[in-house]
Amino acid sequence: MEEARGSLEVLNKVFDNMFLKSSIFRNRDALRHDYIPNHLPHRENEIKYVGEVVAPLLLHNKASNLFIYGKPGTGKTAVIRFVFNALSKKANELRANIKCVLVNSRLEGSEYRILASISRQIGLSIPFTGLATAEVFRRIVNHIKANNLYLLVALDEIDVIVKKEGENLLYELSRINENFSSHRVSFIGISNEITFKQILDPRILSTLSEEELVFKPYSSDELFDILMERAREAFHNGVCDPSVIRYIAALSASEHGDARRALDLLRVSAETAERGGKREITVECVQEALRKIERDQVNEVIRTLPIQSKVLLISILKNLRNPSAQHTSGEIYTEYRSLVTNLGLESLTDRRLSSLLNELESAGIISSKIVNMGRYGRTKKYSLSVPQAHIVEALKEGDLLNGLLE
DNA sequence: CGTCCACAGGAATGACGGGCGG
DNA sequence: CCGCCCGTCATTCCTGTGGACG
Repeated sequence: MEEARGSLEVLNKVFDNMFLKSSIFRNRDALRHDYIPNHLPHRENEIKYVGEVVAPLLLHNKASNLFIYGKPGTGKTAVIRFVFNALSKKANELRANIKCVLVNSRLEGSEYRILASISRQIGLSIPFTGLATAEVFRRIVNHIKANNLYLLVALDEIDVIVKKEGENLLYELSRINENFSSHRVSFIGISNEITFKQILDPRILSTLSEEELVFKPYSSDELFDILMERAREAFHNGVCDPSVIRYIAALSASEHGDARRALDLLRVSAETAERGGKREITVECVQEALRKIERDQVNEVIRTLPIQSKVLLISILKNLRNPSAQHTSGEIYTEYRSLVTNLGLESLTDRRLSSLLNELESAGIISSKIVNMGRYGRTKKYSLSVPQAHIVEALKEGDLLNGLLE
């Protein structure tokens, strides 16, 4: 009882703290990546270009389809969000019947779910399973007809879904206007890979890519401007010295030029300072934040891994600790099998393990390279791409796998 | 110069949860 | 309610392959 009251007091204090003024943050949301600032530094030209492409929609005329290329964190999605916001607002004023829809193909994961997401955003609810993809497509067409809609659809990270499931969806979408007597649907395709153009059917490319726009990575100076602008909104005066922003900008530019990750780093640095009871963000906060971001990423990925993948990951760790091992697929499969029977779990096939290894690799936990040993076959060799201690720590967290790592 | 290893990875298959029309 | 169709995920089957060895 005594203890319970103590816990309650602690909890109440945590809740009360939410209402206290932070000594660091003025507006925490300004650093989230779905936050749309009213100014996007160094993307004025891109915004203007996209604006010019979509503007005819306001008169219910045909807008050219647009394809956008650029590395992660170069502002592609931010620019689209920005333009969509403004376009929707203007469309309301003008009583134009325009709907703007943004779908992340990678997050949706399949053609069906992409279509379902588009449906939902135009106010048409679709069951999450059970229907044929073609049926969802048909319902969207009917909904557009019935409500006399004009649609602007942005397909983010479209390269991912095409690689996974082929060009079927893009082909169908590129012909969707044949269902209407006038032009109703325009597209903006967004791809992280410039080379995407080369794998796409030229017929699809020519309809979907009437206009083209490439986003270059931000330089250190540009990142500085972006961070400064957001910092002004996010922090109280004097909390964040420009020299610290300069440091984050330089670090991010040399590593990836990714504005989203730079903003994350700034936010986590600020949180670090706040937790440490400091009144301003220091370079040490940034360095600690760097470590924390990596740790958290690894932790999050591993924590949510299915049990079989965790066992597989332990097999890899064990194999890597064995000094005489070659770290090949075969060795890891063998290690896995002995481990999995000990645990009383069902053993997966090598083929399945190979897929799981690929998933671990694309999650950034491990990396592999194909190795030819001639007479002795052809395999992959694996290594960790994050510190081993982070993985061990994440695996141990409240799990039944304790003790397996000797 | 052909063989053959040790796998990779594409394609087919099965199991399952779910919607639809009748 | 039934029989049918669908997408999704895990599994199985099977073909393909770069290059050291003999």
